[in-house]
Amino acid sequence: MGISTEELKREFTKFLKKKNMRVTKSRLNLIDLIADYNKHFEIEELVNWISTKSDKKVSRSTVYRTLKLLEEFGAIKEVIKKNNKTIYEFVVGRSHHDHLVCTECGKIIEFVNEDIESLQNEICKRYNFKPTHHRLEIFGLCSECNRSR
Amino acid sequence: MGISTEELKREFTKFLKKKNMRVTKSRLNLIDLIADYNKHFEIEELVNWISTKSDKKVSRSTVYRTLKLLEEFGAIKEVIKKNNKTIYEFVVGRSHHDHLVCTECGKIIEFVNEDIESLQNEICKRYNFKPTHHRLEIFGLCSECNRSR
DNA sequence: ATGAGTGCAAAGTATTTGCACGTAC
DNA sequence: GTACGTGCAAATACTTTGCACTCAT
Repeated sequence: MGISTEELKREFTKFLKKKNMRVTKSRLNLIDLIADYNKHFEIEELVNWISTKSDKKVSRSTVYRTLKLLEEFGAIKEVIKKNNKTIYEFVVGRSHHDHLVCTECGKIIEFVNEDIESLQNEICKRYNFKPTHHRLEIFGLCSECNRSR
Repeated sequence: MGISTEELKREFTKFLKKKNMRVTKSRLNLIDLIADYNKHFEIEELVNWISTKSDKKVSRSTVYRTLKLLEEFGAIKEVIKKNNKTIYEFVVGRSHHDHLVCTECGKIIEFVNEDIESLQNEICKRYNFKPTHHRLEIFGLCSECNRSR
């Protein structure tokens, strides 16, 4: 299923070269760091975690700048917007899915539904709209939080 | 279809009383202001627009505070998150719909699709998840912007 | 060697909050 | 009269940017 981090770095290197951008340590390190981190992450959380690591430090500005590149490259995706925070997800080698977000405990549940995907495509065709990406967030209470109410 | 602004204010008054909150001029004025404004709005945009009006002024802080109440009440909804900005929509009396968002010109196209809604409900049942609201944003190029590429 | 990338601190945005004053009840 | 709500300005949170230095090419 998923490709290895090393393969991913090689692909990202190609991507950077194609754009005439430099293949720097920070850029490649960030891939390792994100791969080591949780699947879903908030930027500040990631920045703080990185600052505790002794090797592979990447500064806040470079994290912000490189995340944009990684999003364009397709390795990560903005999946949830909650309380003015962005939650990204490492998406490489994973098929598209959407999210249930518990507003009580913050739990994120992923789900795949091909029917929703194809309905979206139909709608885009109807409006002659050329989709680049989408985000479906269903907010509510997960089973545990609902039970303890 | 839609209910009148006056009816809405009466309902909001009930809502406030039920919460033991005061029915103030600012709170009711904001309803008039939002009803007069575009269906979709960004907060800062609304605040600036309000500041140009001679009657019915509402301060930035009160706008922010009251929008939360109106969202809880169900008159408005956060429908789009783009570039760290929140786009709200006046939803009273309108049936649920989702959005196509042009990343080039900012145009917002609304669409209704019952099938997507019911698929979402199925998914929630499967995960024993109790949904409160959801947001489906499809980003891409509208027909005009796509043509001029 | 040279210009793109980095890290830092400062500046920008969007949003929240503390507090003195006003107002609904 | 007594909180609660408002408006202001200050604070906070997230993100971007200017600039001097570093490093990939």
